[in-house]
Amino acid sequence: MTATSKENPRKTKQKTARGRPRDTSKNKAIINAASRLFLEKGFDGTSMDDIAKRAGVSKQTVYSHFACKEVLCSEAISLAVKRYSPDTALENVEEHSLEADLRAVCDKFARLLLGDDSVAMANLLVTSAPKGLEFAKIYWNAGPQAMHGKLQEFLQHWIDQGALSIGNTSKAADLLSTLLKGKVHFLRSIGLIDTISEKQIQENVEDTVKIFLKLYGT
Amino acid sequence: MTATSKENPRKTKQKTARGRPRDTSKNKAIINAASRLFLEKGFDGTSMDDIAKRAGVSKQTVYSHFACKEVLCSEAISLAVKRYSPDTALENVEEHSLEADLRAVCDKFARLLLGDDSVAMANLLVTSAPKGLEFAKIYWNAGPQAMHGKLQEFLQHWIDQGALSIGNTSKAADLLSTLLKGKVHFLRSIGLIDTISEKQIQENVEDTVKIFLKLYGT
DNA sequence: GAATTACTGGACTAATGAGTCCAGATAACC
DNA sequence: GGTTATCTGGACTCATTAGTCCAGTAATTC
Repeated sequence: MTATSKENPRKTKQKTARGRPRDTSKNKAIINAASRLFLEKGFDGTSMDDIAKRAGVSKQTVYSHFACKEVLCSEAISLAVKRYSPDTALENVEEHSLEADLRAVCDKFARLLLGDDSVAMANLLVTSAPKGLEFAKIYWNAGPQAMHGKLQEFLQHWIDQGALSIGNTSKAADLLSTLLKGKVHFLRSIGLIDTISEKQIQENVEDTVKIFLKLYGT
Repeated sequence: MTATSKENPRKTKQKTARGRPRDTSKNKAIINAASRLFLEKGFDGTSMDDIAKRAGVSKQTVYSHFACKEVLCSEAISLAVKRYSPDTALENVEEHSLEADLRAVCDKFARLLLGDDSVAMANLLVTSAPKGLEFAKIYWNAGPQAMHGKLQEFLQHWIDQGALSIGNTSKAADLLSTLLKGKVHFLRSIGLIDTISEKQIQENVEDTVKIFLKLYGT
């Protein structure tokens, strides 16, 4: 059973709603609790009772808002991804120089990629890979894919300025992500380190910028 | 409870073994079955009954050889890592030229890093990160750490030859691993692609060699 | 007030899975 | 043969958990 095969119950609202209306604040509380718990403990490690309790709501209410665990997880992932959308990533880049701007962008994305929630999300997806291809798609499109687009935009700008010489911008953007994640992302994933330090992030950014400019700078 | 806190039962053998001796072939069968199942279905997804059945052995026998699931998994991981130890990775590198040899080494390691079992192992470790810090250590030391050493050796050779100019060989070796894994390793991990094609591997190798030589070649 | 729908809390079902127990068989040692 | 320890297969306990059911109560429309 895939996450999409079961819809949110009573999704289609009648024109004139009869009876007591759904409490939207409870709906939010449930998704929020689910989002935190799934990221914290993974899909299997989180029980519906836990979620109900954390949301301060009865279990029946959870099932009244969400058909099953998979659907709830799916929505929780959507929420978490939205919280981390890189919409603002390129906004206050102030176009000083290629190197300064590249560093600013890398810094922003490194913090996104290496943040606790980001790693937790990756782990959640790995854990649920068998049962949740849908989960991964939601994440990939709203997260890394969106970020990839922003990076390409950024690179194109400096290519047009003649400061970068790149054959394949898509690949170059991928390279940036790969370099920023580096080795620490994986180490954190498997629990060999339990926090990615500020220093480590800065080091990754510096290395990435240096490598990237050496490869593609004009 | 950590994996090391419970020892293999009856580990210490008396000088004169009394009674029926343990069947070592069954022991191997159990570890083998466990190794395949844990990699295939993860820690939680694999039941002790499954393992017993696949090993063609009774459940009691499993518990007679291994104290608990964690211990068995730990041994299964050790075995799997041994199967993939990169001992032979540098053997038939024939010292033609830096580029040819680097390509050969990268090819070998790429196949190691991106192979089905390697990705499955990474996923297993991610899944069991909370309960099994020990698992990750076993893996890291015998796998990536060993590989890292080999890579450094290799690089040092060509530094000595004057063909490479590298400030920090450890970091350079890390970079090689990171580049070889690239984006596909993660994509495969979260189930967005279900096999890493031959073509994809070769592309990763080519890109890595090109980038690496541009960065460090003299 | 009547009908309708939502929320609660707790009991309930059904499945799964780790680990134990036991009776009988088997293989080694003395 | 007697002793000791392993192996088998199946029954068993115990805990967890997804999902359901229900009786009572709260909110909203008509």
